[in-house]
Amino acid sequence: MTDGLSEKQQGILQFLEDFIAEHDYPPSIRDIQHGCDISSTSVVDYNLKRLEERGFIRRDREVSRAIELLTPHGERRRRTVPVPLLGKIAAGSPIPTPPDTLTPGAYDETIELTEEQTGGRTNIFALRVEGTSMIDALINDGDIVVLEATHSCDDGEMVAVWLRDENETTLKKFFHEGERIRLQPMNATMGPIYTRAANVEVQGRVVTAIRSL
Amino acid sequence: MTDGLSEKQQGILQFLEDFIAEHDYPPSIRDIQHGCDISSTSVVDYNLKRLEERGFIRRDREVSRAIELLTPHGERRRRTVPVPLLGKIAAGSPIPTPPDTLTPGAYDETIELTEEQTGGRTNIFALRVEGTSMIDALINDGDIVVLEATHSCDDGEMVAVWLRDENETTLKKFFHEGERIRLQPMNATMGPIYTRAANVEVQGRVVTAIRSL
DNA sequence: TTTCGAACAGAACATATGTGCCGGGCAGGC
DNA sequence: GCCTGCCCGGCACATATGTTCTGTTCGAAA
Repeated sequence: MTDGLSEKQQGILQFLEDFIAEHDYPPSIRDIQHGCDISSTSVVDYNLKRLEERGFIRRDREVSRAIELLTPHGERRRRTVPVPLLGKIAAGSPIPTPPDTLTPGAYDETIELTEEQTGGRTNIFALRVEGTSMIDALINDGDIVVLEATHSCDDGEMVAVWLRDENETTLKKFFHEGERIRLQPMNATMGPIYTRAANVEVQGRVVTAIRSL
Repeated sequence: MTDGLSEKQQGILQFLEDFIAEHDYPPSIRDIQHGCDISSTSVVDYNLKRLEERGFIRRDREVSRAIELLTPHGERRRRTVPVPLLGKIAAGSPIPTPPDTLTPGAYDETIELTEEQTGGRTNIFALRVEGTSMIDALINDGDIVVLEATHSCDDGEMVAVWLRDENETTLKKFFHEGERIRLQPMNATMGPIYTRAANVEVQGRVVTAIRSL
């Protein structure tokens, strides 16, 4: 458990973690000093240098509070990006959701996702799935699907489409079939929807699914 | 799009976002000044006060670089927690994974998850699923499952169990049946495994599943 | 026109904060 | 003992950095 770190260094590391979790900005040398009951700033500086040598943190010299916590593998920790949760989407019996006007404040809930999960995309939103119409695509009632906002898609992609006439949004697999569009629920017990191309507007393509048990 | 914010204020907000993403610590007033081509620190201060009034940021007075970015709803943004990715788990034909020695450095990969996804739990690890033996539980080949390290579980829970005799770990639903344990794959085409209680050691309970498309 | 407040410029000021220097205790090797 | 390197205490110092004060500009309202 020691990792070759002194007790004091482990304490500092823990303090960094806690301080950043609480304040969202790094502590100053003197914050660490008092937080870890260390008697001198030079001792803190000394140990920070050791931690930096071993790749636990990264520091920018001459800059206040310029301490970055690194992961156990020396990579930078990532912040999260707020993703608007635009509402529920019940593919079984579709309910309306707002179109892709992604202006801040147009929604009333956000979830936090890592950049790993958004793939670095910025035009991202999330929906909570109601119902089991996508069950064969391994998406269940209560799951959260993350979508990339787009107006076009290829056949077979799982997309959120807005049906103009019905004024509702639904989650389906998308297929061009001549003049028509086939919207295929991923549930063997449910039949596809056929409609005019002019009636469907693609709102987003599913990129990630998350389920909490 | 204006949100009642001046162009300069939006610029500052964007700069904060970018600076923090790059450095992992907040900028100083003068960093903002130069980054946004603003002529005076007092102008930055003035606009930061406006942003704070409107709930876009939070500041600690008298402390350098003490600027927190808030979500569009005024909540604090969360950092991520590094979760060790202990390896692949192929429930179809189980492969060994290391036991629950969660000492840093005992694994060689981590993923970043939000506290929403870990539920605030700290004894957390992740596995990448290989194979389709959990397909009926909506967990597919390539999915990542997040587990809470535990040695006990209730009937019906989805757990990672280590089979001592076979020296392998597998992902199954867990059932006590008298003297024996039944480990049920979540795939209708696969039969359950029966074994002595002494042969199974529960390593973790699945709490979240994540799939990237 | 005058008034007034929002937004901005520029500079001085106070303090927050990282760094360097000097010295001391302490264990290990010769 | 004596030296050497590691770790720590204490403190001064330079500067990084937030705050504040005094004006200025500009546009809308009276």
